[in-house]
Amino acid sequence: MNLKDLSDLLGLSQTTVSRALNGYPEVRESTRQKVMEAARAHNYAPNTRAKTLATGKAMTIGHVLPVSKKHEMVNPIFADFIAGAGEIYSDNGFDLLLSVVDDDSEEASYRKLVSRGAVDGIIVHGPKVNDSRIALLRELGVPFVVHGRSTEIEADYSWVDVNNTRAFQRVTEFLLDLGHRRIALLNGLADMDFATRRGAGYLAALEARGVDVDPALMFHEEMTENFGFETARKMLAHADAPTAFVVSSIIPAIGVRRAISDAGLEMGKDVSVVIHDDALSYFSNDGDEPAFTAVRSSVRQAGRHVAQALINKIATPGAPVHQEMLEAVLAVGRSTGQAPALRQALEQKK
Amino acid sequence: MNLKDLSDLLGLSQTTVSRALNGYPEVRESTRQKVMEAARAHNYAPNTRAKTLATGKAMTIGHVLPVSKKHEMVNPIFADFIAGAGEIYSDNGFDLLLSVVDDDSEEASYRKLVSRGAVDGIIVHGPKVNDSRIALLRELGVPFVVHGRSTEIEADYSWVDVNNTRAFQRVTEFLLDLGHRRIALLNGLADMDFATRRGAGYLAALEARGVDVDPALMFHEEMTENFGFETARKMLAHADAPTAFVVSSIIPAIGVRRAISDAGLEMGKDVSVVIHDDALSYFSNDGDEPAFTAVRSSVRQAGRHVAQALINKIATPGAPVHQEMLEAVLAVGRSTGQAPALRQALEQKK
DNA sequence: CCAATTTACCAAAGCGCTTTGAAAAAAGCA
DNA sequence: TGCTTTTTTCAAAGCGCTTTGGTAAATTGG
Repeated sequence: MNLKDLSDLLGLSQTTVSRALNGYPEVRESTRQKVMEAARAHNYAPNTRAKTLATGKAMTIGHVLPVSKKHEMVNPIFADFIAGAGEIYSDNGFDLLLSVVDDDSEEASYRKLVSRGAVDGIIVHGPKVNDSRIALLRELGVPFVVHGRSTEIEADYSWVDVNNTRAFQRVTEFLLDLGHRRIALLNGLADMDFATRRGAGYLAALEARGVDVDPALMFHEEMTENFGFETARKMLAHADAPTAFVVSSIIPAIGVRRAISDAGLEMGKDVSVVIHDDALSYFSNDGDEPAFTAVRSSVRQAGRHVAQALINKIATPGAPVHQEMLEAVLAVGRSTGQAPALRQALEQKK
Repeated sequence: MNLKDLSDLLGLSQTTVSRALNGYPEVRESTRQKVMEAARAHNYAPNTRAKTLATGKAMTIGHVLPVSKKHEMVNPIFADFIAGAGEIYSDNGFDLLLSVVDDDSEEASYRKLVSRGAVDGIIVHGPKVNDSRIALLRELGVPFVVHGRSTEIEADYSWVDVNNTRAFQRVTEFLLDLGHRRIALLNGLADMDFATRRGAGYLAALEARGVDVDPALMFHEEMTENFGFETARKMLAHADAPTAFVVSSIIPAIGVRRAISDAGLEMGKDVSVVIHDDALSYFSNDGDEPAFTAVRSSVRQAGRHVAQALINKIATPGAPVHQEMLEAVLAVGRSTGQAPALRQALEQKK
């Protein structure tokens, strides 16, 4: 069933039927009713490809999911982010085009997406420090919004980010207040922008309190459960083991918890752990007493904001850039406690 | 830059340029070279919407991600599956259209996807027992492949599934061999087809050994970490606690491990755990000695197979249905050991 | 050397929609 | 009633591509 069939059936021109369906005023209300009903009855929906060709709008947002064939890692926050963004797209009649590309051909993929006219806008995931994609997308002249930011990029561009620096400064301070001095940082890959900012927050907190920074306590890797486990296992075997861990995601933190428990120690007592919690739907870390003390910021919510920002940008091309900082909430859970040394000192006082 | 611009620039007709680009034989090789080069130099790529309109093929596969606004749960295997499928799409020039819909309007969403002509084929995720989508998609006449199967559906349709029944029978037998008799099952939601089959495998193993089935040991819920934790916590507090857990995914299993450890018990010694492992990229449970004993089947690999099957189906409409059973590999890890009662008996013998 | 092929290219139609510009029908007004 | 204005409808062009049905140029063969 296409427009011609439907209009023939109704004895109307394609013009009138199209207008009736699209809510134009120059069509009698009774005619519109008839058209709408016939469309529903025959399950008519305008052909997307024809419609977008005619209007020049793709009504589609592009997401590029870089997947390395080497380490096979898929960003675990991706699904939740997409779920949030997708809600907004559905509400606004946009489709979501997902491009899975090998990470070394990511740039070519953006280029093609645009030159093919497949999308009206693009969302940039996982920006790196000095990310080349920002310049590329500006050059291509396609609307885009970055989930996160890119340090060292001077140009104005739209982004929605969580205040990573502040969040990590806060959790580190929280640990310092509990008497911890040897605090390990399990961070994301060093070239990721968020990791840089989180590292900066961690360092800022230590420096503000005059605590020496030990580079041997800072780790940058892909945030798998195994990274958390192996790193914590090695650290805890050390004579000079850290008493606390700051972990960039709940996933490696689960590995850290496993290592702590394997070492016969108790999390929240012998060793403290704080995390950044993206509020992944299948790892709820909330309630009265969350398992992990965390700075929490819902990635699904971020998805909604980023999507809405991009849709607005597409609707009003001249608008100023959208830059939005989300603050993470610090929620204290069962994974943190006074540093053992501090506790011993306090107990001796009694 | 569109086809007209490019052909004007080359002094050729649109026909010739189009043919040169699409590899048709009726164009001189030297001409083709010139055209290819000019296309590359000017970054020309044919407009997707015009091309698909002209050819009548959308070159797009639809995926529907149902997201409930109630429980906010996003299927964690989705990202890995998509990564696998996306590789195949990229290799074959297909786009991936992802539709995020509220779960009560999922059917309408499929209808619209097809009547809009937005996709050439659809992949069905998470089939339920007697899933109505299969009849719907047949009625709509759109090629589709199901990731999983749907019990009670008689009709022939294409699917790629893992042998869930066999896998769960094997792990249950494995536990029985270790002397376990009270074995809890933490399964997915009861209406999910895979959960039914896994439950059947579990029951078959118990019945084959004449072990009584205790319905109080069987749980059906969404597979969150918290489900695993809470269920195991309650169970382990019981006088008649199970000595082993069969868990449908690594995510609730992590919760089970947490509960075991909180109860001051040791996994693999006091309590055994076996899981179904989808080989999620950020939870590697492999190596010489995986954390969990598991029946493993890569969901990313499944994504590849499903995608390839659908592409083949689209290419050759008359072809018979594709039905492919993947077998899960049983890999023994550190989470299982002899049942405490059995161990005690053996120790007394010494 | 000329007719019959083959090769290399082109003009125009068509994919299914939106939208412009025009016309017919209805309504308003004197 | 006859003329103007408003309302309602329509025919046709155009979005950027592919593809059909050609024609002119080059090649072949007798």
